[in-house]
Amino acid sequence: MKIAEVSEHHNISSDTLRYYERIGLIPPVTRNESGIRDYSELDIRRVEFIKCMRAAGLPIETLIEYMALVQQGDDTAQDRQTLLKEQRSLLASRIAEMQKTLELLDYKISVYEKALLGKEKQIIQNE
Amino acid sequence: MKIAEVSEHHNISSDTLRYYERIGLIPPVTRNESGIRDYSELDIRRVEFIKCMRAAGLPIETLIEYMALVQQGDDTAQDRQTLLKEQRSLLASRIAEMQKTLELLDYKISVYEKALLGKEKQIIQNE
DNA sequence: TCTTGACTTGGAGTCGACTCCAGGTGATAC
DNA sequence: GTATCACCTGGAGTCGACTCCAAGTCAAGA
Repeated sequence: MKIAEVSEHHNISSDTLRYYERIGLIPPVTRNESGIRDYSELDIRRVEFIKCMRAAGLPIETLIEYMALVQQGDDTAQDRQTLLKEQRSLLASRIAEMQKTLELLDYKISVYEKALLGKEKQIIQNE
Repeated sequence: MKIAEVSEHHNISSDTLRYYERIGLIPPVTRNESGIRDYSELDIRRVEFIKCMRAAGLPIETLIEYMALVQQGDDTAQDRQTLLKEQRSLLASRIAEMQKTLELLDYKISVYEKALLGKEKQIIQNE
């Protein structure tokens, strides 16, 4: 799969895909004879994983570290698990915080709802 | 309340507080005779609100817009509610996305758990 | 054969959100 | 009275994460 297809399919710009590769977030993608990237199934799975993690706000630096451990082989399994656990816990707190904000928004929206209804009533009475 | 207290109390740097004011995110804070900021209860509530929204990832531009509507008075209630509803829905999707990532992390962590247990078992057997 | 179009590279530019800095003022402590 | 300290301002710098660009290569179609 060429870069344009991956880009379109997974909604990540080609620039970003190349960028991820050059900063070492994704290991070098397979190339065809003329040097053009040809993403393998594995390459694509990596891209999807990164995309998912980035969408959740995990920093690129951390992901580079994780991917590097993966490349280093089985001995790093413990380290990788530790890293994921840390990130899991950070993510859980972010979600909790956002959940609170969501509730506050809901509350504010409901307050406006009441205010707007009150206003409407007033208008009707004035007619 | 002086800026340093607000900063410490609410865990926002003085620089950020001044920054929020100069970009018009927070209306000008009350000053004492010598021109030093003296945050009122209302000022502080605004700061807390902004902090909460920012932590959930609402963009500053949007918050400026919202705060401007608030300053414009009651006529903007409908617009404000609309804006909040939009942001609420965006936030809800972000949370959902992050929730999925959390689940993926949990899954990965559990996979490592099994792998690590297997490894340990092997080591014990080899002893 | 020549053009088109998708790809390549390295490097520079952009954007959002701060964060830092230099130079200045004013109240308080010694 | 002068040193200290927290504050002030405008402007510049930083950081993370892209995003854009110029210049070049190559395969395929007219």
